[in-house]
Amino acid sequence: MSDYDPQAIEKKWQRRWADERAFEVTEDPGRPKYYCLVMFAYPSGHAHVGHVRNYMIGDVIARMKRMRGFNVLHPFGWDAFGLPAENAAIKNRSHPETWTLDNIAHMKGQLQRLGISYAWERELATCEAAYYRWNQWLFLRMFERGLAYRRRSTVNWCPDCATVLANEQVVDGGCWRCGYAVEPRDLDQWFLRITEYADGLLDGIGRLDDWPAKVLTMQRNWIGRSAGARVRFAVEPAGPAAPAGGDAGADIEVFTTRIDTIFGATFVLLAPEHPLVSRFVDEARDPAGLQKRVQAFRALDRTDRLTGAVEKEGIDTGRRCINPFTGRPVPIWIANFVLAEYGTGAVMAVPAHDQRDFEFARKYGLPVDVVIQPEGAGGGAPLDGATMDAAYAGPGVLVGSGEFTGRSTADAPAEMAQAAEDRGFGRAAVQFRLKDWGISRQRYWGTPIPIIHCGACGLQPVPDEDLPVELPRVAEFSGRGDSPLAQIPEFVDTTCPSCGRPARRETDTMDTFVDSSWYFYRYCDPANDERAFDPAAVRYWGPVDFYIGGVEHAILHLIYSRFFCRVFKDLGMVDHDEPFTRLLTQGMVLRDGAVMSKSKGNVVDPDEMISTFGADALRLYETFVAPPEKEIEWTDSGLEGSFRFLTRVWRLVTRAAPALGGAPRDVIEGGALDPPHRGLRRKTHDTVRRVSGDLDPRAHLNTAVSALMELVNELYAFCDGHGVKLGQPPAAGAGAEALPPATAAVLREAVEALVLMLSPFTPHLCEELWERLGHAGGLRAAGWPEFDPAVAKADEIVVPVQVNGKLRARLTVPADVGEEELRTAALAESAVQAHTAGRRIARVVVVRGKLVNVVAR
RNA sequence: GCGAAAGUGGCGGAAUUGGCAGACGCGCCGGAUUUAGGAUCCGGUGGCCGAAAGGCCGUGGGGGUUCGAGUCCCCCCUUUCGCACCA
Repeated sequence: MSDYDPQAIEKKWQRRWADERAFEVTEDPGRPKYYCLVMFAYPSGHAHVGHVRNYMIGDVIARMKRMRGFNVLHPFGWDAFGLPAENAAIKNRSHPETWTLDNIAHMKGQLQRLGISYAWERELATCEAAYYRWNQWLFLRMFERGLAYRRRSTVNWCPDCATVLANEQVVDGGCWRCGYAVEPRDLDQWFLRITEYADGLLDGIGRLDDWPAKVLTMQRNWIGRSAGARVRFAVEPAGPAAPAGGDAGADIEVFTTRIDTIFGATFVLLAPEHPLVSRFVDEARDPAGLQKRVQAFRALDRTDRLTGAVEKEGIDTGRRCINPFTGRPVPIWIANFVLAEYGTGAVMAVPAHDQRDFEFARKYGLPVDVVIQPEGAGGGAPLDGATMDAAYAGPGVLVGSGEFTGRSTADAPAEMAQAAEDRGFGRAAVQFRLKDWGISRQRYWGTPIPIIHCGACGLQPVPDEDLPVELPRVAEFSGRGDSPLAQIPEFVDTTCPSCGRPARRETDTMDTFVDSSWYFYRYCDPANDERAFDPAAVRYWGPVDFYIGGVEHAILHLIYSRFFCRVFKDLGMVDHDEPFTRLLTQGMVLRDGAVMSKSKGNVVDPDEMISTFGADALRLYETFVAPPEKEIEWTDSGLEGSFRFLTRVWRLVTRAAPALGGAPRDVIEGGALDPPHRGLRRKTHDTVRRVSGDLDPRAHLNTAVSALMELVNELYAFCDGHGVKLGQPPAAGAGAEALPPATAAVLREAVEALVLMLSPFTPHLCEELWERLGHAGGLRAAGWPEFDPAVAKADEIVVPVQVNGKLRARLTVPADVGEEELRTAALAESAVQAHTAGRRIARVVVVRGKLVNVVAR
């Protein structure tokens, strides 16, 4: 039986924190700041214990930092725009806003019952005009700078979601959200010029020391920088038989990372979508036949083409172009594996030194000219294009390469790119895999793009003073048609801000990743209605010191935010280079080996857990069960174990408390204590040392908790031996009112440290216990416990003694024992003598304070 | 296919610098208390041999460096993640 009643305690303290505005903060130049952030939530309806884990990690860090004297900003908000709200509205014949606000209200209640120390007064939701107007404002600044632009392009269209997706949102050829196969479509789209910052984003990765290496690698791959050269091949005129004659003015520009192999470029390959292809078709002897074959390439499944699932095939255009280095004509083919969207959509093919080109050449009987020979290839015969069975892509020496023959593959590229530039047909160039970010969405529930289309003046920005362009209230969602806003005349019809004539509003809305790319700045100054945020506020709070969220955002949100950070910096609104100093990607919570989801029916509802075991037990369990980065498998028995531990803590503190009052500290500070008392003090101080380091900087929440459990175990043993009865329900007036002063003082020190250090994990319980220990003002007034290294250090240690690396004895010796004494004591051990009998002692390794190893032969 | 990370009891995990492997928790076993159950407290719990003392083995597998390896090096296996025709 225990009288630990989490429901009552949690209610009491949650109310008190709210009444006292305990976690609200303002800028205070006199104190060091700490910005602790968890990724804001999509209001899907219900938080599950996976969300809870994310928020717990943040809360433990925030509460600990607060106790250590930091001015901690720990805000929360809602990523409230997006498709599910719209789909739900269509289904329920209601409005997305209704669904969204209801969900927010419910989830907020769930989070509040967990006692997370958020500065709720800074809460924001991206669907509020007060927020998204600054999306629009920023878009206009980017528009002015050419960073936001409109162009027709082939885009990723998800037929299921009926909208366009960014490249980052296409996973294995499918929609990142619904998995439906994505189709290409040609549409006029708005783009943000993230490629302008490609180099900066790449360079910045090198300075993100406190990010997981895995995320950095993913970002590096995504940006995909390739250094190489662009070279133009002049197209020969079509033959006299061709109807249109053709002209010699056309060039094919290729991008290559191996310009050093260009003397071996024996043909050129075009993507089926390359602009010259249609011209070659027109000028062909059999235009209809060629067209048909090209169409077959274009119709290939896009995913298969991108992932290499289709067999490499080509079409000979019958045309030729001049390799500018050799001066010789080479045939032009169209190949199904050449990508239109990368580089120039055309490549020079060097079959001797590129495996794909090699296979292609063998298949179609095209020449293979070796221009690189491996260096110092010992006994191996030189490569021969006629007989080789695979391309050689390694380093070596150039052969058959005119004036560059004899150069190494290390030196040649720079020289040859320079030569191309000098002769006017090429230049060194860098190519990125990263593409501009397409943000147009043909959906309703998002930020309207603040642009007006005028027949006379073209694209006109909405004047700043007319912001926000508010979403019109739509009565009913039918789900018909492409773009809901386009169907609302009151929204679409407007006048041109420049000439005043009738004009149309842009009806696309912004990708919701725009919303999430800067919300962490808005938290710094959430109520500002004159600007996105006051730069002074961000100068104080920014950058985010600790950011916690799922690894699934490694290349979406986390690259976009780094991009926006740079834009804001160029606008003079922030002065740091990177928005998130430290990143922790927390592991998912699984159940039955699978991610929790409504459709699988394996969701664990935090409210249910709270009502049985209390929020504190849930909080403790989720932080204790594994390191934060690892995924965990939910177990009910683990949660019960955490509850059991809290019950033990409750009993320990409430039953010991009456006996602890007024114990003078000096009894233990200078006084001579017997070994059990010294032992408990040592454990107390050592636990403070361990927990402090585990939490900050290591963020090893699980080992911090186990250290506290050890301390509790030790306290139970100590109480057992010193007349404090914890095991049994107290008889009337039981407890330990007559403890010796030293015992009371040592116990008090231990119990108080325990309550303080446990409080970031289980704040309600610890506030209550702290109060019952006679402290007013709450935990916030208390501060983080300090430890004395001299006390934390044992005065006696156990030193293992090995013989030939095997443990044979243990020595209990004073901690500061000398090397010579250790050696002598070890050799005197009977177990050591037994295992060295009849052998010569070759060496005795003594590591002071660690171990002795006797080497006997 | 390429790259990265990981592999430790029945389970989750610990071991901060190359120095007692298995902290802490779950589960299980035993004892106390109890009419009983539950709860609680105390103790035990890697495997094998042994009555015990003790011994041998043991961190995916194999080799190596070292007085000493979960930790460092090489090869292999498995799992997870990322990339996957990017010219």
